[in-house]
Amino acid sequence: MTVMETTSTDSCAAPPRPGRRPQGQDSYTISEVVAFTGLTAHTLRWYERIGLMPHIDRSHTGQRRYSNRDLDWLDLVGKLRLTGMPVADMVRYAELVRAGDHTFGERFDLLEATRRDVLARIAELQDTLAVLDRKIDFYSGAGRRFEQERYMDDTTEQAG
Amino acid sequence: MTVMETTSTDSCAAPPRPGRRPQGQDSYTISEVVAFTGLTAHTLRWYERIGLMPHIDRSHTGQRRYSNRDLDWLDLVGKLRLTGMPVADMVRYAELVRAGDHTFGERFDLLEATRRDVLARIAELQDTLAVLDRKIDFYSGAGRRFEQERYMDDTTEQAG
DNA sequence: CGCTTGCTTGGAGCGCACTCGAAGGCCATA
DNA sequence: TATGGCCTTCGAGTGCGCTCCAAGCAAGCG
Repeated sequence: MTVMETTSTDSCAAPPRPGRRPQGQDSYTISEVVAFTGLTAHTLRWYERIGLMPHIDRSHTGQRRYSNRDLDWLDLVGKLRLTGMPVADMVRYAELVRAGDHTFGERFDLLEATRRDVLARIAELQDTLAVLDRKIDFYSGAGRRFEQERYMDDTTEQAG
Repeated sequence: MTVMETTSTDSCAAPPRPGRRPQGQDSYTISEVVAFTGLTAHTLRWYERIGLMPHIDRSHTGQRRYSNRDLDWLDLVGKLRLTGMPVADMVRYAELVRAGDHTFGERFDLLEATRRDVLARIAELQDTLAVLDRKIDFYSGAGRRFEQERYMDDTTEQAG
């Protein structure tokens, strides 16, 4: 009945990730997750406190034991973080997932809005790139003569 | 002797911007600059305090009078801000410009490093875009059956 | 047993980039 | 003259995303 792969219960194909243990033995300490993600243990616990993570399994002594699914979720969070999405919005998404199937529509909307944001940010960056390229051209080319800058200094050309 | 256009003393061709007054009459109050840039007056004064702006011309009563060049610089700052460059780095660049021609090399290096950062960020965002697209496909397609998510909830497929 | 290591908790603190408030100056219009 | 509006400065406050601390527990080792 299930469509699951070895390490993924995702909604779509997920590439196998190195260092992961197979389903059933996927139980990682917080320090292992630190090594995987680059986040600090503090941050991981904080994510949990604010509701950005589900409640993580615990060992018999109360220590956190992360699953492959948790790591997948952290991957997604990491990606969304790079887009500049506020943590509060990610928490909102996490809440929708926890709330069950009836939030599919809302999740879809949120993802689409995020997608639009990402596209806009890419466009902004490409715009900036063009500006940088023009400046770099200037500095590498005529840079040593008739030098001037938008933000003027003591050089030349003040009067116009 | 100068290469200047009507509104620009930049190191490279700058498109004419709407609302700008021609060279010689380019004297804008802070509230006009607020309208241009979307920044607050507080932020503009703060930029000046921290050295991100040159010392702005003053009217006989001591009020700030911004020039086209200042607006150009603010445009650049706005672009760099979008790349996530820390304000301290922009201040550094501003200091280099103020310091004179002998900092050309350093400015060039800084711009190139920034350019690399921007390219890397674009790549990251495109990566994220791919993930979002996969998820959006899932939610718009098979979404209503066999639903599951990396960050599992109460739905299905738990056992594997 | 004591020591170390790694984990737990709640809560306080930090750095960044603003953001705002208080108190006052200048000046145009009524 | 006075009222309103926009300007000034300095310094304190805000929101975000961590980041760290102190105190304590549990396991492993000599």
